[in-house]
Amino acid sequence: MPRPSSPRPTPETRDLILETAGRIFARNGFRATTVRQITREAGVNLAAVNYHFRDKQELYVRVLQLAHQAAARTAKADLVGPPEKKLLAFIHGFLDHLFDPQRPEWQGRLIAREMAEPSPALDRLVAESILPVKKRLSRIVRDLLGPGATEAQMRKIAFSILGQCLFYVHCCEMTKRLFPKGLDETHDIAALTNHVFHFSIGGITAIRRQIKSKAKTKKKNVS
Amino acid sequence: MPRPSSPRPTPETRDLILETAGRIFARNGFRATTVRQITREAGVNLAAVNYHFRDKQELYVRVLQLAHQAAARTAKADLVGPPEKKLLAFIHGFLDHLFDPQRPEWQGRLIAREMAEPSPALDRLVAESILPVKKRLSRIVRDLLGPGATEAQMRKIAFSILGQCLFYVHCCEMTKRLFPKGLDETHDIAALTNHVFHFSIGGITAIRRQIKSKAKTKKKNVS
DNA sequence: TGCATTTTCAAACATTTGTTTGAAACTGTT
DNA sequence: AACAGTTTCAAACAAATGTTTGAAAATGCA
Repeated sequence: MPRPSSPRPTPETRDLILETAGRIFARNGFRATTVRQITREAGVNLAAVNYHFRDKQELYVRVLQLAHQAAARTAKADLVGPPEKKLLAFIHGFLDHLFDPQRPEWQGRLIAREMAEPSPALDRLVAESILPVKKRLSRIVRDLLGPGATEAQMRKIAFSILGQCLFYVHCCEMTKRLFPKGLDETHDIAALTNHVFHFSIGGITAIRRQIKSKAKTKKKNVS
Repeated sequence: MPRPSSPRPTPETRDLILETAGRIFARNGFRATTVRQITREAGVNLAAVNYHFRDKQELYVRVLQLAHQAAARTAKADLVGPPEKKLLAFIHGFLDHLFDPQRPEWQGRLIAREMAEPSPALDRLVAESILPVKKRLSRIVRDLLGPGATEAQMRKIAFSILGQCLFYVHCCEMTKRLFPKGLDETHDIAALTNHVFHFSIGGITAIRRQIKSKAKTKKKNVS
């Protein structure tokens, strides 16, 4: 029995490993990250990973779980008021969580990477963490679009909104190279929120208008 | 001198390795892909990689280059006519290239992965392949927005458009898990193009209106 | 055919990797 | 102080990986 039964004995090195591993996993991916790299950077012994966690894979799952629950925590964002306000709150909360300088910066990147290079842990991540977010957004979009919209239309709109936000996570290495100078505005969450919100509201209104006109012509054809 | 000086001697296994490696690299990433895996799946000898290419890294660069030039080839899309039409053509060409079932399916994913897990090859990829695309889109957005827009505004709009398209590449593993059933519409390029176009046009008009109203209030304040 | 060049092949090599081990150091409790 | 439980540590191990090697096979050309 290697682990103590008391609630919190001395989880010093354990947390150290989690934090360090998360940072490196997010930067280099699972396979490219070596246990020696983690332990060296954390200043702990090589065997510590296998002692506190069963193996490297288990450590990775724990790190991902940590990022999940941190993500879920910030996703409350009381949703009251008109749907426009809800959308603004959603976008702000989403971007804020992705780029929150308070929370460890690697968590957003790690989840982004997990999507590009799916591991067995992705299934749980989707079910526990992403699905509720998707549901919240779907509800908002439905309220904004009105009853005439199809499921596929709503889905595409939700994807358009998420895609705009995630771009800054997925492609940050590319944008860094595209604009070698400064480009600090990518982390100006207020400005980003404002842009994505207005762009999306504009897009939604356009599509709502499209739906209405289509319904009208259909009615006209029927009559 | 291992390599022949004649233009195209017998590049049978060489091309076989390139194709197989591209597929596996796109699926598993650079580090997670082993030379043995490539050669086994390609049905060639283990040493073939080091013979035809210097080493694994060189093979990876060649594979990336192949994906680049295939990407660049499809990016001509004569841009004439009103800017709306140009935008439609751009979006269609972009999505079409990302999901072209004709071209090897791994090329889009490979470039997407390269952004999430940047390797030394990313710098060349950005300069040679991505920058021209970004310039074309910027020009279109500028024409659509009019003179009053700032550089930052144009950039964010371009990112919004690219983000919408790239979402389906970056997050396809997630969407697959979010919607276990069918969801074949994600590869219906015509429908996708139509959606992204209308959503973006709506977003752009909204922001253009925002710019105009801001300019008006500013003028009012000045006078 | 004869010969040089190019390509393939099996085997081995040097490193790196994740993991294990057993002893030492540390901690809290009696 | 004595002891059991917990944690750290250096060393080593087994497996996997990228690469090299030298000989054999294939190929192209006179």
